[in-house]
Amino acid sequence: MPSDLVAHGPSDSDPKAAYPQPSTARPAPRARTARAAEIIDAARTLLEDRGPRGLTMRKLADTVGIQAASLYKHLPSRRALEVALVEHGLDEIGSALHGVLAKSTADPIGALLDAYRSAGLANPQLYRLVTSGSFPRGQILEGLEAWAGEPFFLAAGDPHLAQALWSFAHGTLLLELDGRFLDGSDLDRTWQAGAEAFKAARRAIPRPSVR
Amino acid sequence: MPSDLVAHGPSDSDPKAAYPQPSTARPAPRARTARAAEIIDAARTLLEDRGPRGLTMRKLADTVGIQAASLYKHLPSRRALEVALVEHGLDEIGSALHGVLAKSTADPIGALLDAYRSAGLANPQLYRLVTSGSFPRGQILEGLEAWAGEPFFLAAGDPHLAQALWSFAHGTLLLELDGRFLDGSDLDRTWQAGAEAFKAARRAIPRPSVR
DNA sequence: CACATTCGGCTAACATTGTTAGCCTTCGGG
DNA sequence: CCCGAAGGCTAACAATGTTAGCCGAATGTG
Repeated sequence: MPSDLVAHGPSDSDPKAAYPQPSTARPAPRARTARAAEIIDAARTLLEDRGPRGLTMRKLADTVGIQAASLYKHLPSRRALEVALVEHGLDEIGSALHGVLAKSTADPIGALLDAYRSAGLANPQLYRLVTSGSFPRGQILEGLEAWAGEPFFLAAGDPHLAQALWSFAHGTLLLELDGRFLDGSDLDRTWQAGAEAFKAARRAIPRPSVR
Repeated sequence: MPSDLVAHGPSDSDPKAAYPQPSTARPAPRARTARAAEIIDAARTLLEDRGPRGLTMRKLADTVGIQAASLYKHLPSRRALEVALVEHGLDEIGSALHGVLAKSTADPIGALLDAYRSAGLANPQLYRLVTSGSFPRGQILEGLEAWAGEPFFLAAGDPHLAQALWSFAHGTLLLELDGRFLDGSDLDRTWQAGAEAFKAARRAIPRPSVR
């Protein structure tokens, strides 16, 4: 979840500014030729099935029935391919998070964490790609990160708590995906322990006057 | 922070078991020839200075004044080199965490988070190497992970909260290292927001009777 | 002392990676 | 009808990890 996944208010310099940010708009997806879209799709399944090391230009070309060099008629570089995949991932995660917040009103933080976890577990490799390492922020569709991360702000009600909440979700998900914890039964409770902590912290925050 | 970084009690099946685990021992470092140690050292500075892509067998051989193929007289593979670096990293982080817990008694969670953050910021690439992706757990020195992660259990007082706390620290540190947040001033407050949440949760946990 | 063995260096090579250059066919629009 | 672009191909390059095989020097051991 790159950069300002956690969109926050007009900044600390103006704490009086409206809190529940006017909903960021999801930027329109990039225009692509049919062939390019097909390639990106193939790359995605290849990544998810064979892992990151299974996604090579030659193997990708193979599954598309083409020569590796010919890929460059559709995409400028492997990096660009990754950027496309990252945009896919951001779009899906953002949709999931926004969707769940739109419904559930009782326990937004719990619901948000669940949705985040599910999205990551559904596409582990893609999640890793989206959130691993520092990538060129300039290449990503303008506004996509902010839109995808907005739900954390909405659920937390405070920019700093929002970032902390996202950090917790990100860290826990990565550790779960990487199998760094012990057994499976603990994991639900680990998520829950964090959720409880953040819910309590949320309650301690002074309600933003919705003037 | 591989596997059971967060060591916890004898498991949930026996909640009555002694809580403050008998302090895990730091396993003795692996025996190495002087030359191997020198190479690993060079690899480490190379990694930290030039980044992960700057650490290649040939460049490493160059800085040591040797031919790439000759490296294999000292190390079986690049993977083994990485494992050695991971052990270094675990050792350092674990030392930092244990050290800080040994002193400060007033605010263990805050002190622990500070120490974790400092350790990571001091050696970003090494931290990423240690904690990124799933690696063969069997290769790591027996007990090293558990020892390095023990402080989280000690500070949190509950295995699930400990894992959640570690998750938060890990996620926040990664996002900070990768520059995924916005500006610098926010970061202290992000860490603090999380710290407060976990401290409150810690207080809510029933004191383990130290019988 | 002579001899064998191991240690630690070397060069050459291989397969695999991303990527570029250059050629050729096909097909739609002036 | 021709021209140019789209989109395929082969050949090649540099850099990656890694292996095979050679060789000199040190280090015991009979």
